[in-house]
Parts: sequence; C-alpha cells; structure tokens
Amino acid sequence: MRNSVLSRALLGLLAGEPMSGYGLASLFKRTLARAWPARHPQIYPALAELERAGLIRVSEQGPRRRKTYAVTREGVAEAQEWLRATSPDRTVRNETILRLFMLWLLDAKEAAAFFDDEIAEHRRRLEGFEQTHAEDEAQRRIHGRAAGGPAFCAALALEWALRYEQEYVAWATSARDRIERDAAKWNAARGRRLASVDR
Amino acid sequence: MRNSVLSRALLGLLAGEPMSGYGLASLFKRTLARAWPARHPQIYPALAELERAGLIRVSEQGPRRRKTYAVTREGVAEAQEWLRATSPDRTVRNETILRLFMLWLLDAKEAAAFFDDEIAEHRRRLEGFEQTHAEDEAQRRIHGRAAGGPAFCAALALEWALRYEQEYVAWATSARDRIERDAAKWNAARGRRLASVDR
DNA sequence: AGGCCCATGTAATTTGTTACATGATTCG
DNA sequence: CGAATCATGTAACAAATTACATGGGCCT
Repeated sequence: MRNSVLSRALLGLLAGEPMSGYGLASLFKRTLARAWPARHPQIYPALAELERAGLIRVSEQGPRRRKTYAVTREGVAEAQEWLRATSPDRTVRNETILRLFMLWLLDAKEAAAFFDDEIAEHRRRLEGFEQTHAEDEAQRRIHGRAAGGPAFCAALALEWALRYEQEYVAWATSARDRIERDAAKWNAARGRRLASVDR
Repeated sequence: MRNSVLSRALLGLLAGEPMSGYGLASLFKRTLARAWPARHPQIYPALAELERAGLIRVSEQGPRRRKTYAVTREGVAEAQEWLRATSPDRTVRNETILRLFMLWLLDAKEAAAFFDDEIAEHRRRLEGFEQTHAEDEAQRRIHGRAAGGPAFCAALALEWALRYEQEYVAWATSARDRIERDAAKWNAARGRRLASVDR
C-alpha cells in the first residue's frame, strides 16, 4: 500500500464516521492539521487506491458528484492490524527549535523578539484549545460521553494540545526573560563568535 | 535557493563551527534529529550549492577527501536575514497523535499497551536528556558559560526537550490509567461504533 | 589482513505541496 | 445573478528517504 500512514489514517477516520474526500480534507484542515497535515491532492488519489483495494466503498452519492466513503470490514481489520503490529515513527520536525540553534546569530533584542512572536502565536493556539475544551465539557455535561470511541480519543488529543501549549509558553517566556536580563552577555558572546568568521 | 530551511540550517551550524559534510550529518544524527532530521544525501548536494553561491567555502582539506566548510560573511548575512525576515513554519507532524485519533479501534487492553510503549520510549528519551543536562551543568560549573553563543542556544533547546518529555510522560500516564480504569466503558463504546461497519 | 568508521557522492523512489482546471449548488 | 463554498480531480514541482556505489585510513 502506497503511503501507509495517510492511507491508514483515512481508514481510521472513515471507521469513525463515513465521509467524502472533501469532508476528510476539511477534517484535516480543522482539527488534524496540528498532528498530520494532509491536503486534497494527497487525499483523493489515496481514497481511489483504498477503494480499488476493497478497504473502503462508496456508501452514498450526493449532489456535486459527492461520494461518501465508508470502511469495509477488511478496511477496519487493516487499520487495526497497522495499529497493533507497527510502532509510530516518532520523528518530529520543528523548525522553531532548529532556528533556536542558530538564534545566537541575532543580537539580544532580535532574539527576544523571536521569542515574543513564539509566545504570542502559541498563546493564541492555547486560547483556541481552551475554548474547544470548554465547549466539549459543556457538551459532555448534557449528553455524557463514554470513556471510549472517537470523541474520547479526540478529547485525549486535545488534552495533550493544551498541556503542550501551556508548557511551550512557559518555556519560551522563561527563555525570553533570561535573554533580556543577560542581554550584554548575549551580545558579547555573539560578537566573539562572529569575529572569527571569514578569516 | 533550493531547500531554504536545510540550507539556512547548514549556514547557521557552520557559523557556529566549521565542519565537514560528514560532521554535519553526525550532528544532525546525534543532536538535531529531534528537531530536524536530515541525512547525508540531502546535506552534500546542499553544501555544493551553498559553495557555488559563495555562502560557504572550503576552509581546510583533510584525509579521506574531507572538506571542512566555513561560512563566508555573505553566508552569515544570509542566515541572519532569514531569521529576521521570515517566521518559522510551525507545522508539526506527530504520528503518535494521529494514531491516537483512531485508537478506539483497539480494545482497552491494546490501547493501554499503546500508551505503555509511549511511556517507556519517552522515559528513555527523558533519561538521556537528563544525563546530557547533568553533564552540561558540570561543564558550566568548571568553565562557566555566557548567556549567548551556540552552546547557550543548545542548552535552551535541551531545556525544551526536558519539559516536553516530562509533560508527555505525565499526559500518557494519566491517559493510560483512565483507559484501564474505565476499560468496560471503553470496550462498550468501541463495540457500538464497530457494529455499524459494513452494513 | 580484516573490520570498522570516516567520508563523499549519485540514483531511484516516495511523499508532500502548489498550481492548474473544472463544474455544481446554495445563499443572499 | 454573483459570490462563496462544495466537490473532485491532475500536473508540475520540491523535499526527503532508501538504496547503490566507492574508497581511504585507523586499529588490532
């Protein structure tokens, strides 16, 4: 199966609820983008392949050529087997941390501004997650929710997002404050290192 | 410039210390892999291009055809301008969280085992970072370290890694415990959802 | 002498993104 | 009737991984 991760993710999502390619693309855009970005030019060919393999089928045709897909029994088995038999690839790609390794190239003021941007952006994300969490809690109080099923798993992911953003903001704030406090030392160390360039 | 992120990262790392392509590849493998994985088939062509563009130069030739590269003044300026003028792409790709969204496909016992694996792996990482941190602290007590320069930035990244892994282990442990405690509910919700497949 | 790591490169393939292309339906 | 959004697809390009390929130098 070409592109194992994306294909299995599509199976898993369709197992939770039958959807069209467009619906899946919106789901990736709205909630999954923070875990696994995927856009329609990847999704549509992958769905076509899953259908050929008999792991999903068109369960309904709607207006505007919409095709709603549902997993088959084989599709569920495939997704489960993938979860059981393989470990996640735990590689992360974090451009901000990569940039941090070269942040000493900027002066203390610019470095503090870098962290200011990070703090602002991650506070914004945190607020968004807090709001979603509050809405979820309200829903839960009305309808209840079992400790299982797709919604419960989504709630666990949201908890992680909250913790992550809180911790990130705390770390970035602490780093920013130290850079500002020791600005003179920061600039001196920078000067020493830059002096040895191109000689 | 083809592949802006990797090329700028190479400039930044070479600004910190002149190195060979092999040295850069080892650095990515040892310490940068957790922020930005990159391997030699990407690194060597990128270095060749940076040299053609005059942003780095061969500062030394060693045994086994080793070429040590150093940044030029233009290379430093380019890296600084990139840091100043562009914002990091904050997209993350986390296969574990993606899998979490479909974890309800497994029964409570298997789901708890999934978290057990995560906890074990991230505890291992945490221990590694704690050891590096202890070594850094010992070095700092002997030699001191200014609040700036490449080593200080690496220490900030290490702090983030420590916080991240601590928070991750705490979250995963809490999630695992709740799944185990409410195993019956988990399995019931799973059964309900799976029952509607392929009809 | 043989094994291991140093050291550099290219080719083939896979994965992901951006741009191009088209048309239907709904809502104001 | 015009704009927005729904809906699906392909083409071209960029980025990243895996496999292939080669040889030098060090250590025992």
